[in-house]
Amino acid sequence: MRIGDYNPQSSIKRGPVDDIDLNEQQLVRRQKLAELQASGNDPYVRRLPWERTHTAAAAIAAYTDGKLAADQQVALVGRLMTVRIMGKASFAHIEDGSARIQIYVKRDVVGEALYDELFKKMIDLGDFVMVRGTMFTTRTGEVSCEVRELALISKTLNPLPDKWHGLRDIETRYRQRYVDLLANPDVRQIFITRARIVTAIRRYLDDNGFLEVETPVLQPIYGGAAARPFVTHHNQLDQDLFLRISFELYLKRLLVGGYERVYEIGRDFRNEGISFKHNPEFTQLEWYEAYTDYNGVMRRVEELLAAVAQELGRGTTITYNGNAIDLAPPWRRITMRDAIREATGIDYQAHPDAASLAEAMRAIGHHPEPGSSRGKLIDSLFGTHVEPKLIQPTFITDYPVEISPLAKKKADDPTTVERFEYFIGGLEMGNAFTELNDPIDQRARFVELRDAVAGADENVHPLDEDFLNSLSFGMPPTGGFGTGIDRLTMLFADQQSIREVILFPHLRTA
RNA sequence: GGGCGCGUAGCUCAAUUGGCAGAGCAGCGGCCUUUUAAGCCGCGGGUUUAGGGUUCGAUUCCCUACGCGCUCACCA
Repeated sequence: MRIGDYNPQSSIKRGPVDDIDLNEQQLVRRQKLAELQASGNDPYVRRLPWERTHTAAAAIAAYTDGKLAADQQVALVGRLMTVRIMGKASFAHIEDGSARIQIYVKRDVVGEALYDELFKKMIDLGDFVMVRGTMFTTRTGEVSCEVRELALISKTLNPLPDKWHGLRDIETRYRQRYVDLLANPDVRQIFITRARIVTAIRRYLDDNGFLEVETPVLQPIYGGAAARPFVTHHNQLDQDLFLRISFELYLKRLLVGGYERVYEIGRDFRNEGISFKHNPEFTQLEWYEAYTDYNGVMRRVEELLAAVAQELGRGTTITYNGNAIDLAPPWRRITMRDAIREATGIDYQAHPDAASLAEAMRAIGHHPEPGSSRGKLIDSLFGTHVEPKLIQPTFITDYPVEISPLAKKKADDPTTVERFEYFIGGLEMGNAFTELNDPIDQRARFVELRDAVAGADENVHPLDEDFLNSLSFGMPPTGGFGTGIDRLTMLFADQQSIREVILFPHLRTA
């Protein structure tokens, strides 16, 4: 059947074709595909017809820099993104991984067969093509390629989103991220930024003597954070396993083993609510450094973010959510007690029990969950009154011991631990301790936590006896740190939702 | 899980008080050899997320389901 015989209006009363409902535009493209194949042309070539000489960006640069001889041909590949057909000549843009470049196709030059039968009749927006031709500058000054030869190298069967507006529908953008990426260059840029952030982090840590390691994702006992886990099962061992919620307890074992500086970048899984800053799986960086404490970690965090900003070609000032943020060290350091006192007038040290603190909170119009522990109350006070205001980089230091079971207590205050979290743009970015390395205290803290949780009618979680055993072999004084790569990307890419910085964010099955 | 909002053509969006479901892009046919959101002429394309209800009549009002967003809760 010739394409000219095909009348899309007559045959599109939606019927299953290969079990797929096709719309008019999809049918037209399949018809073209069939005709190409019938005439002996492979719409999905195995090899390029010519050797690719340049990326689009390289061709433009080579021409602009005068590095191409007068009649020198370039061979380019790319996806056809726009077309302007003016009778016997056409302009179009093709896009490869480097850039978009205009091509100029003239019937006089490429011949009638290529121009009328292939280019005009068979090639659609979205198709991958290869062109060979010479570079020139148009009347309006755009560096372009005048095509001498042209080939279709991969056919696209679905129409592309609007060439001007791109793809906007949020649900479709996430469910079909490939369409989002091909239609929206700014989205592609976000994930380039993300990769560069990870590169900068690795470089910084590698340059500072840290060893990158990999620890188990499947863990028989989970720990290192308070989240609920995902559970899975090993068939042969007939054993339930948990997807890790943190790397902490395994990385510390490595400090016991004698590595002084280790880090891991990988996925954590937490079976909790989904929000603009929470995805069930997210990427975490944790590092542990022997012979330092949380003050040393703070200095490194300042250095690390400066290194990331530099890798991204930024100065120390970035914009997030409309706020100018100055990353230049030193960042503000303030204790949690002072930060809460500053924001609310409440000094929680003056309220040594939960009931008294809850009373003080109610006095300022805060309605805490009944039955909350003192640590939870402090956390709630902080989250409501302090956290949203922490736009400039800030270290909040010295947390209540009840909510920090893995951190070392302050020498002069057993109710408080050497811990900090850092905040930028109102987002909690990371968490660090002077690590608890006293195995007796560690066991006591675990037991306390277990009993508290058991009281809240949750499943009782066994102690990680092997971790405690490792501490009993001696862990050096250590400073440890964890930070979310996703949230760092949100910050540097100026994105307000974690889903915008995760390629395939979790959605309910449609 | 609770509350609020949204779901219209392949894409981006309209549709007045409940009264013929539209536009631009994309597609198809035609004209057009420096355009760039090309232009001009013509044509086709809809189970208005799904199911039910009210009504002479439902994209519009009501109920249910599904999905998404915001928010609250949860997340030491």
